[in-house]
Amino acid sequence: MATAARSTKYRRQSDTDLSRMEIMEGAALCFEARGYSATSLDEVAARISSTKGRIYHHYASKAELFLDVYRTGMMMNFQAIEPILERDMPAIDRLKAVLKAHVMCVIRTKPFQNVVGQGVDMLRHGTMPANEHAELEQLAALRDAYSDHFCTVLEQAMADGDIAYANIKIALNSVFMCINGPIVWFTPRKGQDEREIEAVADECVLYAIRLLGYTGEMP
Amino acid sequence: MATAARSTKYRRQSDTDLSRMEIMEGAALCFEARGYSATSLDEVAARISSTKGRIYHHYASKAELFLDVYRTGMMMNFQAIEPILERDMPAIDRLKAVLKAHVMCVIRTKPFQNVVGQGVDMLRHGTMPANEHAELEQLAALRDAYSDHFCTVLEQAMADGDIAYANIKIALNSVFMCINGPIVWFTPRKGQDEREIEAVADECVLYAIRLLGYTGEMP
DNA sequence: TTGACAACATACTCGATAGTATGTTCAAGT
DNA sequence: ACTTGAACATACTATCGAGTATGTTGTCAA
Repeated sequence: MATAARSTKYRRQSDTDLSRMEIMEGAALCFEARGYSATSLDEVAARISSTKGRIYHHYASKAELFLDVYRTGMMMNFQAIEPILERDMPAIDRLKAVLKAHVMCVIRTKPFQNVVGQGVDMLRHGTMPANEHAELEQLAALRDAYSDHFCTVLEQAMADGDIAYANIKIALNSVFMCINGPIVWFTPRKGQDEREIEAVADECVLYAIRLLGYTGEMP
Repeated sequence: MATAARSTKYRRQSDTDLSRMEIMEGAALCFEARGYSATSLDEVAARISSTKGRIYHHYASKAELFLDVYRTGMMMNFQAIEPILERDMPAIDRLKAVLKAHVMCVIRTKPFQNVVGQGVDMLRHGTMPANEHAELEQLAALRDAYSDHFCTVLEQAMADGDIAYANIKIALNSVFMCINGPIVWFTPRKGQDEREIEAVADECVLYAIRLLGYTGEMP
């Protein structure tokens, strides 16, 4: 075998992760289209040309699958912005870069982000489909940590006098509504290349920082 | 009777409407909390201390109830903004007034607006729970007409040079995300009077028109 | 070669819920 | 007084889907 160097255990682990990822992608598409409770696991299975047995081999319940999609979506977001947060630059530039990275990420991973949105809603209304409190709190913490990243940058840029807002909670919520907008209204066109997607993202970022009172030019 | 002047038929009609409205309010609260497909009609009935029989006496199906809530929510929006659209004033002022009226309306009728949001999502994904195409197209037309109102004002204000946007579709979507934000993140506090709510709405409007490149002062 | 186990597929159970069929009450008209 | 029908409540059915139990296949290790 060409992959003789890798031990059996690791190859198996990799196979498992690949299978789970394929399941999650199918689930994300279904959840996005019909919502969590309206999607049956048979639909999810059919979408990946498989059966329910495969899903229950990897997940204990529908809720666990949902939570895994949620967590994966959040991780995608963290990976997109965290490298930027450590860069040494003026807060306003970091803000622009982080917003851009976020928008690009949500557009690229739209189905997952849609599930994240549903998950946040469920946390908000306390209607999460699961009993494990540990899981729920972990996910709530994830969301808060992500939000805090933006909060910090906002406050720095405010201190620098580059932006101005009245109530940071309302401002932050409005920014998130704005940059998460593509999750709801963006529809990928056929043959739409990276440039066009970047143009959409740039416009979203422009509106988001304008919203914060930024009047400077954009690169 | 004090209402002796009204004929029986009209009084009955009024009673019917009142009953349907009470059902819709319960349904809106349930749909908001758990989503359309996760809410059972027994829950809705329990919320208004009633039974499923009453709901099915007024509605042929769960989908019809949902659609009635959707339509009622849209009507509330129209009634909030249409008087303002006819006022004779600079487009930018009309824009401000319309945005403010919209935000106030969605805050006051939050559960209904949440259902409207779910309905729009369903229209978008083509997963509406109903067979009657006439109903669906009517609701889609309602949504488009409402959107067009804002579109017109935006273009006028743009022509006046008071605002500036690149792509009107993206700009309009961003504005809507912003002013519909309270539907998602606003949580009414105990003893929160009208003044405080207006303050929240004003801030949302401020961010929405800033987003459009407006740099003037707010009243 | 032969267990053994992972990775599924197939075939079932069972509870929840949309929808229906029927019973009850009460107000209005005659 | 009696009929009628609207406005419900109660009791039932039928379906759908989450979860389970079991069967099948291929792979690796000994």
